[in-house]
Amino acid sequence: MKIDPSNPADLSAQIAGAIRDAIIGGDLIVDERLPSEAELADHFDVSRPTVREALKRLAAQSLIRTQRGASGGAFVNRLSFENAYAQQITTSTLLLSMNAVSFDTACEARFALERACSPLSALRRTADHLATMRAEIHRQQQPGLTDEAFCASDVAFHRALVDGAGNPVLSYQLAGAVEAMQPLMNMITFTARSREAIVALHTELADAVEAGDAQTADSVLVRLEDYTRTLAGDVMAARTAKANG
Amino acid sequence: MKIDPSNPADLSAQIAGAIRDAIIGGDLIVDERLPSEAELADHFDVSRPTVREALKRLAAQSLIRTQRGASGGAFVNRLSFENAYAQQITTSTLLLSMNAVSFDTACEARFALERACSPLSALRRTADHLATMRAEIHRQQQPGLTDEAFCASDVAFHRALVDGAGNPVLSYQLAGAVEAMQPLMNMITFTARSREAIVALHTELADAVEAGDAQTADSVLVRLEDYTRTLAGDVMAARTAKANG
DNA sequence: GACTTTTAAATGTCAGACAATTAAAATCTG
DNA sequence: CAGATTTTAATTGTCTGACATTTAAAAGTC
Repeated sequence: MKIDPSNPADLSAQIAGAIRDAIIGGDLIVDERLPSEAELADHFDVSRPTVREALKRLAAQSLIRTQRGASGGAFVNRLSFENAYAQQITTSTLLLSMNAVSFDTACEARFALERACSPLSALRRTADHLATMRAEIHRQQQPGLTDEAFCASDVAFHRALVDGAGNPVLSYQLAGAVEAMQPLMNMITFTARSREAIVALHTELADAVEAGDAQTADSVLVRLEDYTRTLAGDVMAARTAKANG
Repeated sequence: MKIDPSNPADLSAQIAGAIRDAIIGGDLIVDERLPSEAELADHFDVSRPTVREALKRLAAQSLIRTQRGASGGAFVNRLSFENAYAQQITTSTLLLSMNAVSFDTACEARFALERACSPLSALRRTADHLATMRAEIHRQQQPGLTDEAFCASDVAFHRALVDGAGNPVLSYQLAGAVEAMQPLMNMITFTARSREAIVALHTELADAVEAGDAQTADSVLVRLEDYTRTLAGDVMAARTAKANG
């Protein structure tokens, strides 16, 4: 674990990189304790604040955790799926909000990924997943629901569908795509009529998944994607008309 | 932008969280300059080292960048797809290496996601994507190639297939899944015979994509997944036999 | 032997200082 | 006055030393 002392720029970044490489490379294993800040400072020949900045960088990526007190220190973190979800969602959300990704592009990606899960979900979903889907459909039919709440329920519904595939790696990948879409979806105003149409498609989808009918589930997702894009298109057209008129 | 002074634990984490929320919430826009470290220290009523630790946390997530000198400071970063790729790959790799994800689970996820891309790639791939795929197939046929180099070429081939879909959001999501598989794939020893089989499937896949034949491409991916899992299964069986014998 | 107290190690935070960098302002020069 | 040069000031990067806080282990006590 070494740094380049000739490059005096960004010492803390170099140190963080060195430790990160050691973790990824397996030289530091899960739950292993790193040397104390003072020892690291000595090893890298820098001051303790510099070491601390490096450690905070790693902590921000959930690579390490710290404990105070005697026999405390920095420990290599087991990156849990839960942590990874959170990071993935943050990154995906920022990526979409900062890069002028078109609604169509994001929508296409989301449904393409979801269609990758649905056949597996039709095979493996548990009663729990199905119950969640039904419960969310029920919620979506409540009259007083705000657009935001409707969207949130939509996310929960699709999340249950994805989790039904029983593959944590898929769930992890999809969490970002589905959740990151929510801010974009929130721009859409859902009329009573469009909510009805979406609920009908959701019901059809849940029925197909319950029956283990992967092909029907897939076709419903295609229709849902089409409908979502139509809705978004209408919103954009209305805005343009407003701006010009 | 406020923190809870009554909670004396993890001041730098609280400050980082407050700034992060401001960025995600749109209160700080891309390329906007944050207050100087001294001003932030004053605002949050903490010392400059504490502020610096908070800023390094944000820098680790590529949320900000810093510039030295007059009119320097910390600026909100535009999260580029390139940055996001890198983070996604790091996270996915660690997730797989630290969580005892079975080869089958990872493999299933990878091919499910890839199959989500291939129909789009068959429609939209450019000549460049196709050329990359052909070039990698050619490389995979070279006799002296190490297993690692063969795997790397495999990743490049599939990366070109995914990029061919022309959807940066999909590429971003898939980069993690495909690249994170590489350490697992590197456990497999490729015989001349198995390489031949894989190259044949890759060729078939490239042909299908060139012809715009999404259905064939999909069926090839299914066969490739089956074959990959068979190869991995053989490796596992051989190891078990060795351990018991 | 069980409980309490002390101790030491470690992280968390602070204050003040200096170095390095950089853009802008001030100055010089033709 | 225009352009080049020097100075200046602002800002991040780093260091030193100190103290506060937390916590587990060691020492002491009944």
